[in-house]
Amino acid sequence: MTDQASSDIRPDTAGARHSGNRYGRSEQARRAVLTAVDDLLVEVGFAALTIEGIATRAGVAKQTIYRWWPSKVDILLDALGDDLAEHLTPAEHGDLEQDLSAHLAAVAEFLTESDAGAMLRALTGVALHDTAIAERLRTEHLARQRERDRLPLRRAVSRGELPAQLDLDSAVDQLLGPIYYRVLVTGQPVPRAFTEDLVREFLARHRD
Amino acid sequence: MTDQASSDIRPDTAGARHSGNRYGRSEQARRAVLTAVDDLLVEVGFAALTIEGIATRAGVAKQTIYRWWPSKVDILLDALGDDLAEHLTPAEHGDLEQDLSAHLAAVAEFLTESDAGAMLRALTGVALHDTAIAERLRTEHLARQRERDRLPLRRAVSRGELPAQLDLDSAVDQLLGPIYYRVLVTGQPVPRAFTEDLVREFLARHRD
DNA sequence: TAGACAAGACGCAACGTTGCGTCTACTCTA
DNA sequence: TAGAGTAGACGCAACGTTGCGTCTTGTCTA
Repeated sequence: MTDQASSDIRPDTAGARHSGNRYGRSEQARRAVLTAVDDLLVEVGFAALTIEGIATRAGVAKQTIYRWWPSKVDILLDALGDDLAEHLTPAEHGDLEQDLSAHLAAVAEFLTESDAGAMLRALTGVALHDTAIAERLRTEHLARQRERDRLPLRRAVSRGELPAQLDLDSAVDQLLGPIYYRVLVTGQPVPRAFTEDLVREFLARHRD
Repeated sequence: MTDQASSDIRPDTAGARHSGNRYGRSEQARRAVLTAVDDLLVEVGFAALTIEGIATRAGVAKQTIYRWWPSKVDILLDALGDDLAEHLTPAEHGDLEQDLSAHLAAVAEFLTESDAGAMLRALTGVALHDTAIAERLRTEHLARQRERDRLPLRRAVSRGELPAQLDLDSAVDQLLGPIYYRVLVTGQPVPRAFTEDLVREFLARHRD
């Protein structure tokens, strides 16, 4: 068993470890696989994504993939990585309207434009076919994202900009639900005007 | 059941509606397949759903399936049939609040409880992996459903209960988006209180 | 301290399994 | 008799596993 796997932290760049290390897996191979998945998902789509294709693209043996990832979905979950936190951590402007406007626009753009958004959409699709995957997606990624989504509201409450008894859960659903709905179900675009509208109406009804 | 006369005409038990074939296909086999898909999807889930399994369960030869359905997804699209129209056609109470309350609750229950809802969730998952399927799902089912979703609002506008310049599209997204979001993404339950809340807040901000 | 050794990651290649979609052979029925 | 039905073999593709040989690197010992 690899003893450096005690946490998710992997040694990178620091040491010049290109390939096999007695106790560690090859960071190079790992990066190659995750990059390949990322690229291929956008290029060929999830339906045409195969482990063999990933291996070929990554220049890695299929067995190397199976050594470290139990399944294709695990690669995707891994590849999603910290992208959610990176793209979707709400900034703080000290003003609810600005915070929400920026965050909702970021969510919309992330979902519709970014590679990581494509990854999340694909994983959501898998989750709809497999409750175990759904559970993993939620615990490994979405739960923390939901906390981030709450953040601007929580801050506004503590600033007194929103009533203390506001149901943050419902509020998040009302703000983000329509965006996800468009992206995942209707396939309509999510222009800035749409998210602005959501923010404006939300504020009109909740702001003191 | 399905007797919508698209390009997909089949002989009904009584009538002699033939499109190209002199002799009609077996309605019994067709029903058996659609029922089998419906049952199996709930029993084993989409991930474990196979054509061979469907054929066995239906007591039908695999070839019979391939003769009439190009792919597994086509069976699902077919099996969804008119379930949307049947479950999700908004009733008319002459009062917007009642109409919306009933409709949103119906949508929530359909999505989370019914077999047809499981079918729609599964198809949504497939759609997230294949844009061609997404397009078909939308044109063959969702477009008409969206019209139905608009209906209560349209009626309220003509009654003068809502302003004429209301953007029906956004309104539908705001009302249904949070429900779909919960069902498809977060997996949270969608209790009556949740939908009532959506209706109440929607009315508070739009009613004259 | 050099060289042998051990541990294990890696690539290559072949394998058995599964499900798909096609095909043949035959039966049934209007 | 044509067309729809059943039964099931077939080839294909991808999956996931396995054996084998190579390479790298830490450790042990002469």
